Amino acid sequence: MSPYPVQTNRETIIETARMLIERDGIEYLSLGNVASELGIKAPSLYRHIKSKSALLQAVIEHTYLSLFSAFDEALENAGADPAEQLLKLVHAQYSFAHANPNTYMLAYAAQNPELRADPQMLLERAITIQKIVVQISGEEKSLPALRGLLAIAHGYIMLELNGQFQRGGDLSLTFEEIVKAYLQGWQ
Amino acid sequence: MSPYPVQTNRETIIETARMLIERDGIEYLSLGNVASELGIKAPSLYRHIKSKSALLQAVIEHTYLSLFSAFDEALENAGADPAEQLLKLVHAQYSFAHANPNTYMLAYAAQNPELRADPQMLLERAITIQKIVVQISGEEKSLPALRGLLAIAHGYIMLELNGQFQRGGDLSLTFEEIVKAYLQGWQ
DNA sequence: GACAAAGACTAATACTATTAGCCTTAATAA
DNA sequence: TTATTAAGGCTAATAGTATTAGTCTTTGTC
Repeated sequence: MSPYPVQTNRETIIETARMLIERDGIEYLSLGNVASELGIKAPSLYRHIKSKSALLQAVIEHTYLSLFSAFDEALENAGADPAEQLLKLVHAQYSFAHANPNTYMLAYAAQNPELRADPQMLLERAITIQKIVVQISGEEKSLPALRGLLAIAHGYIMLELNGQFQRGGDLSLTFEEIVKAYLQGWQ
Repeated sequence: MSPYPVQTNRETIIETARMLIERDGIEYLSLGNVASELGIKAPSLYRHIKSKSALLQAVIEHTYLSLFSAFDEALENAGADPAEQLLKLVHAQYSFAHANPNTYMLAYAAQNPELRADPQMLLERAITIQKIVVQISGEEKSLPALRGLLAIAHGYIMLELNGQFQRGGDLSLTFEEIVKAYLQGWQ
C-alpha cells in the first residue's frame, strides 16, 4: 500500500455526509466522521470543500434535487387529472421525507439564509406545481392555493416526524385524506 | 464588591438562553455566551443545569408553555363560534412564531426525542383544540380535521420562516385566507 | 527527466462542553 | 458567639471540534 492510496472527491464527500446524517442524526456529524468513513483525515476534506457549513449546504441542495426527481417521477406516473397529479406529488414528498427524514428536516429547517438552497431553483419548482394547481383553483387563487398545499404537506410531515401525532392511526392514509379534503375546498 | 456577588438561578439561565437564541440564532449559542451574559463563568452553570442539551430542552418546554398561554389568551378574546375560535388560535400561533422565530423553530425541529417537550402536555393541548374542531367537522372526522389544521398552520409558518414564499404578498392575510378555506372544507 | 499541481499528511490554534477540585458566602447547629 | 455545612461561585484540565499552515508524495505534463 502506498502512503496516500485513497482518493476522494466532492461528490463522494457530500454523499458520505448525507448518509451519515441520515444514519446517525445531524448532531453527530463531524468532519472527522466524514473523513474516517472515507479513509482519510479531516483536514484533507478542505481540498474539496470550503467549510462544514458549505458541505451542509451542498447536502441540502442535493436533498432538494433528489426530492424534485421524485416529483418528476411521480408526474410521469400520473394521468391528466390535476387532482391526481397533486396527490401523486405530495405522496412522493411524503415518501421521500419518510425515507430520508434527517436530511429532509435539515433542508427545510435551515434558519440562516446561508444554509438555504438556491432560491431560483425553489421558485421554478413552485411555479411548475402552481401550473397544476391553476387547473383546480383557477388563476386568481392559484398562489394561495399552492401555498396552502405546500403548507399542509410540509406541516403534516414535520409534525409527524416530530412525534406530534401521538394517537397514531394510519398516518399515511390520513395524510391523503387531508390533502384530498383540502383540494376539494378550492374546486 | 465581594468576590462572588452575582447570583443566578435556573429560571434566569433558561430565559437568558432563550433570549440569546432569539437574538443570535441557535448556532451561536454556547454556554460561555450564556454565562458571560449572566456575569459568571461557564462551569458555574452546571450548578443549575445538567447539560447544554437539558438547557435546550428547558427552553423548548418554556416555548411551548408561552405558546399555549398565547392560545389561552386568544380563546378568551373569541366568541362562541368555533370557526372564529380556531382562527384566533392559529393567528396567535402565527404571531407567536413571528415574534419568536428561532425558539419556535427549535421547539418544532427537535429531531431526537430527548429534545422534545412533554408528550402529555402536547396531547392535552391537542385534545383541547380538537373539542373546538369537533363543532365544525363532527366527531368522526375531528382527528384528521385537527391534524390538518395543525399541519396547515405549522407548515405555512415554517415555509414562510424558511424563506420559501418568495413572491411575497400580504403573507399574514394569505395565511388567514388559507385557514378559512381549509375550515370550510370540513363543514 | 524535470516540474508543477493535486491531494494526502501532521502539527498547531481557538473554541466548546464537561468534569474535578478549591474557595467564599451564608444559613444553621452547638 | 462559634463551628459546620451546603450552595454556588471559581480555576484548571480534558476531550472533541473546525480550521489553518506547512510538508510530502503522487502523477500528469513539458
